[in-house]
Amino acid sequence: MAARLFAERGYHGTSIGDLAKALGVQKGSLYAHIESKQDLLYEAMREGAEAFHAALDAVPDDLPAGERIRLALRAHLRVVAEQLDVATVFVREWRYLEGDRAAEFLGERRRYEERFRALFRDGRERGELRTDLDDQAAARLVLSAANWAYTWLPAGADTDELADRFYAILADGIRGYATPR
Amino acid sequence: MAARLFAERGYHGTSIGDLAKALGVQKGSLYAHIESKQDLLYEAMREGAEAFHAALDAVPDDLPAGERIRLALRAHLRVVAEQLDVATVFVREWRYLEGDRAAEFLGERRRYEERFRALFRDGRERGELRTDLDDQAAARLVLSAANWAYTWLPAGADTDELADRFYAILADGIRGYATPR
DNA sequence: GCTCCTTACGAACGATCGTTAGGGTCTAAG
DNA sequence: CTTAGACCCTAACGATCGTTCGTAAGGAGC
Repeated sequence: MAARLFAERGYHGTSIGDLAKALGVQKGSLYAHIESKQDLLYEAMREGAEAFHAALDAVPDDLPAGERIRLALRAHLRVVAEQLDVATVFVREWRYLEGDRAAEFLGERRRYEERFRALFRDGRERGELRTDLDDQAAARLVLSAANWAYTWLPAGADTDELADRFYAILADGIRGYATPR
Repeated sequence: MAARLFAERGYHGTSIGDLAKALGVQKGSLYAHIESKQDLLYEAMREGAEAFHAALDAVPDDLPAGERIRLALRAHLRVVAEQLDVATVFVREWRYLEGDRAAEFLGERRRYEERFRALFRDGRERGELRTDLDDQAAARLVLSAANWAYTWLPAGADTDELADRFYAILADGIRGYATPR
């Protein structure tokens, strides 16, 4: 609930009064449920982290590397589209977390990126991907594209199809003379 | 000057008092130079737009499509690294522009994205890139990666090398059996 | 029936917000 | 010397911020 407003107007752009009004309640009443505004931001971040990790968990690990990457991309984009609010907080508003919670977020993000990178590394090591692949750069390329999607994703877009389009480009490159599928 | 603080703490997270202190001045004194806080955000956005467009202007148009894309990626990443403040405002803080200025930004971004997309479309139409290339998706993939870079770019990173790494992945794909270079 | 806990209210708190006003100091042109 | 304008000061403005307070209604468990 709070995540929606944070995503819309930003953390500092959303007042406790705004949140209370959205809930149909006086602003003082909110403090029966939270200790501070920061708590709401923290909860939204945690929700986002959980959603992204859960989506990645659902990718089977007995598939070829390419397929796993395609499915991971689908999973990530689906979270962005279906849980846009918490996803937005996770990718953009986390910066306003204070104290240990900011560090906790960074750890969470690092862990997620590492899981993503492993998809590429494993694929390379098993010989399913190019042997000279820069897996760090590849993971960042994909994750960046997926993270940025929320800025232009139209509501109700088919994210699976979009993920497949990205993957098609990524798999064979933009140059001609495509390798056989 | 203001862009730095906006990039660091966000627009709403930066007070006029903060800006004044950074300039070694009382906050009331700022209003001899600006009409409102919004003006500072607007100026930073305009600076960012100009920097990105100027960087793209410097890409020669008598090169093969692949080279132009590689250079455009270099140019974009260089702006992000060397003018991180205005670049950050352009990609993230623009949302707090009010009234016509928000619309003006959207037009500016659209124009920039269109210029980027044209690189891919032209390359495809001239037969220098895959004939089945989805130029819209490709442009978004590249621009997203470039835009997101500011979140993890280490200070003093070699952005040209990074751009080339991205391009290498993009050109030939991640799969094995690379096309001959 | 009594007590406890949750939830909510309305009012108020001190702090900080963006902005304005009035007055002062300096510099450069007339 | 005078004047105009640029620049900065201090002080204050009304508004809004996040948070706290005392109180009260309602339900659950004894």
